[in-house]
Amino acid sequence: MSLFIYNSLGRTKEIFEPLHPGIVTIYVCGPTVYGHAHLGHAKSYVSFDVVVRWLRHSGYRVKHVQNITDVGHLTDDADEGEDKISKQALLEKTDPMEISQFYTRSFYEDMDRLDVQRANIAPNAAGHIPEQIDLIEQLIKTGHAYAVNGNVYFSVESFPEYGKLSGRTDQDALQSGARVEVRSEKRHLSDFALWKKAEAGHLMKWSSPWSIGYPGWHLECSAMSMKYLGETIDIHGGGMENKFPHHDCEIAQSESVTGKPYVRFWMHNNMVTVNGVKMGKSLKNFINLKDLFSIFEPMVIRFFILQSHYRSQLDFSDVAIRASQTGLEKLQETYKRLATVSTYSGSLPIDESSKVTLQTREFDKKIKEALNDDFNTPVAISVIFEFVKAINSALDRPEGLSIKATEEAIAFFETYAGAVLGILKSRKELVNKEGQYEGKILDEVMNVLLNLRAEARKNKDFALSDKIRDQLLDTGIEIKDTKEGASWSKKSAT
RNA sequence: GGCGAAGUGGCCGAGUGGUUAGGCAGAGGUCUGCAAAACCUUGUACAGCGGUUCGAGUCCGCUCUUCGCCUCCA
Repeated sequence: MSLFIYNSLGRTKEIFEPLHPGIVTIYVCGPTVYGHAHLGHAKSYVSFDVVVRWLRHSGYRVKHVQNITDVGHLTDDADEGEDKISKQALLEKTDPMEISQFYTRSFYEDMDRLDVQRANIAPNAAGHIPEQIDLIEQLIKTGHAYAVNGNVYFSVESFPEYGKLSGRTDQDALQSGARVEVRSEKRHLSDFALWKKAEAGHLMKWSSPWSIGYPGWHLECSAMSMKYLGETIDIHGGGMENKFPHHDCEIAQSESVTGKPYVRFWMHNNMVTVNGVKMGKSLKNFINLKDLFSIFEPMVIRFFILQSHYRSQLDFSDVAIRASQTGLEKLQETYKRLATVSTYSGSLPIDESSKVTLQTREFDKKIKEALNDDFNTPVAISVIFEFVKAINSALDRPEGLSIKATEEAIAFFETYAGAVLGILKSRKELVNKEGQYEGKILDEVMNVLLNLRAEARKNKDFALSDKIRDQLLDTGIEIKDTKEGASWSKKSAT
C-alpha cells in the first residue's frame, strides 16, 4: 500500500517515495521563542508528530530536524520595526538570550505534555550564524545577491521561478496592491533581506563581511536544513501562512546556490481559528497551552486536534473540546476493558472455540488506508471508534471475547491509538489492578470499598451500596458495574 | 487589487460520481435492585441558482457568504 502525500508544490496528492530508499529527511519550521506556545503550535507539531510516527511505523528511518528561531526577527515589517525577542527582553528587563532560552524550555515542556516526539536535531538560528553568512557569500558570488549600505538582498530577478510555491510568480503585477513600502536601495521591490545592518540599540547582532547586524528571517531554515539533511530533502513542513514569503524565499535562496530541488514534498498545515478568525501571536486571541492544560488534559487537546485533518482549519471552542473529551474517554474505557478482561478469568469455563472473534484485520486494513491517504487522522479515529463498538458488542455477549481476539484487539490499540496517534494512556495509568501503577494504596482502599459495596448489594442493602457509590462520585471516583465485576475510574476534573 | 482555501444534519468533523463516515448532544429500547457504562434502534445534512450525467454533497458555470496569505506568525 503506497503512501500518498498532498504536495503544496503542485497542489495534488502524490505517491511518496523517499530520495534515498529507507531514509526520510524531514524539516519542520519551528517556533520563534519569545512567548509561550499556543494552540496553533500544538496543531502544527501534533500533526507533524503523527507524520513522523507514521513514517517510522511504516519502516522508514526518519531524520527529523526542527529549528528554534532565537534570532530576533522583526515585529511588523520586513524592513522596519523592532526585533521581537529584544522587545520582549526589554519588556521583561532581561537579556535576549534569557528570553529565548526560557521560552525554548517552555516550548518543550508543552510539547512533551502533548507527547510530541522530539526532533533528532533541533538547531537554533543564533548558533548557526557562520553557516548563514556562508550561504550569503555563495549567493553574492553567484550573482543572486547584492550588498548595499551594509545590507544584503536577494535579487528575485535572478531566480525566474521565484514564487512558484505560492503561485505569486508575476512580481511586477504583485506590487500594485501590496502594502510594502518602497525602499530605494533595493533593485526590485520584491527583493528580500539576507543580512540586515543593526540599527543603534539593536541587541542581537553579529559581525559579518557587510556590517555588524543579523541574518534575514528566511535564511536560517535554508542554512540549517541543508547542513543537517542535505541539499535536497524529502519533506518540509510548516504553517500555511509561511508559504509566502517564507518558503518561497527559502526555495529561491537554496536552489540558486545548489541548482538542485530544495524540497521534494512541501506540507502545509492549516490554522486554528477562534470564532472563525485565525489565532495568532500578533492578534490578541491566542489560546495559551499552559492555560488550556489547566482545564483539559493534554491528551484531550491532542485528540481534538487529530479529529480534524491537518489541512483543514480547526475552530476552537469549549463545547467542541468537551465533545472530544467524552469521546476519548469512551475509547480509552474500551481499551481498559480489554486489558481487564485479558487478566480476568470468569466463573464458568467457556470453550475457546465458542467465543466471539473480531475482524481485526479488516479494521487494520481500513486504518492503514486512512493514514496512507495523506495522514487522514479523522478517518483513522473513526475506524478506531468502529472497532470500539465491535469490541464492546462482543464483550457484552455472554460467551465473551476469545483470548486470541482480545490479544489482537489490544495490539491494535497499542499500535494505532498508542504508537501512531499517541492518544492512548498506558495500561499502567488506566488499569486499576494491584501492583500495576503507583497508587497501590489507593487501589487497596478502593478494593476494600468495592468489596463492602458488593457485600451490601448481596444483602440487598441498596441504601448502603448507593451511599458508597454516590459519595465516591462526589470525590470524583466513578463506579461501574460490569460483567467482570465492579470497576472504578477517576473522572476528569471538568 | 493579486494568490489561495472553504461553506455538510443541534454542535464538531470526514467524504471528490452510485452502498451508514465517525464523535458529541437528543429520542426510544435492552441490560441493571436503581443508576452509570455498554449495546440496539432512531435524524427529509450537504449555501443558493443553473448545467453536465442514467445518476452529483462529490464535476462545470454563476451568485452569495466566510477565512487565510500578500507585514512577524504554527
